[in-house]
Amino acid sequence: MTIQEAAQRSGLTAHTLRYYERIGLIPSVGRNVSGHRDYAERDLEWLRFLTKLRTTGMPIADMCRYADLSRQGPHTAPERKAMLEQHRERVEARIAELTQDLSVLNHKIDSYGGHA
Amino acid sequence: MTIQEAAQRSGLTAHTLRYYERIGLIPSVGRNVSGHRDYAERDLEWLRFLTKLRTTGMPIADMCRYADLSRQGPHTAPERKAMLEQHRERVEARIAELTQDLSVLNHKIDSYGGHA
DNA sequence: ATTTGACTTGGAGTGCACTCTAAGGGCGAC
DNA sequence: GTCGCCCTTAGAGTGCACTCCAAGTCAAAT
Repeated sequence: MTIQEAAQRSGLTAHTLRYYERIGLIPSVGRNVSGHRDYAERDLEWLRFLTKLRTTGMPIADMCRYADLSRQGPHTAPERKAMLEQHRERVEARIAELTQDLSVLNHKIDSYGGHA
Repeated sequence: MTIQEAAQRSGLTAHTLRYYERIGLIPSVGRNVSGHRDYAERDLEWLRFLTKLRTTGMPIADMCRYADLSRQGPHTAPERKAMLEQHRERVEARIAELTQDLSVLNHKIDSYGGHA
């Protein structure tokens, strides 16, 4: 599929897709005869996974590290798993923090009284 | 209290405190005879509230708007309350998103199998 | 045949939220 | 009294993650 289709289906922009490829986040996107990018289904899957990492706050540098490990082969699986486990902890901590802050916010809203 | 004490107790840096004051986020911090900032307890409370807004992802520009409304007096209470309610919705949405993403992350971690 | 439009690249620019620097002032300890 | 340290200001610099631009290529439509 074209970069525009991939952009639409991944929720990223074509600009961002090129940027991600340039910094090594996306391995080997194919090119068609004209030299244009031709995304495959598994590129889309990878992109969707990357997007999850991003929206949960993983820094680009860490994602690059993860992508690099993936390219190196199956023997890096333990390190990749460890990265994800560490990231999971951060996400859990973030959810806990937000949940706490939410209750503070609710108290503050309550303190404004019942009027509109 | 001095800017260093206020920094320590608020979790921000002295640099950031000066920056916040400069952009109008902190109203009227007192000065002592030497012209040094002298923070009061209520400055600390305000700072802690600001910090909650920041850590929950409110943009600085919105916080400035909120601070500006506060300075304008009690008649802006409804608008301030509305801002907080809107922000609450965003925080709730963010928690929901993170919770969903967390389960994706968990599936991915599981797919790495039980080995270390 | 030429126009249109999407694509390619490397590199420059943007927005946000700090973060630091330079130049100078004032106070307590020795 | 002078040294060292923390403070002041305006303004410049940083890091992150995009986001856009310029110059050029190519295929399809008119």
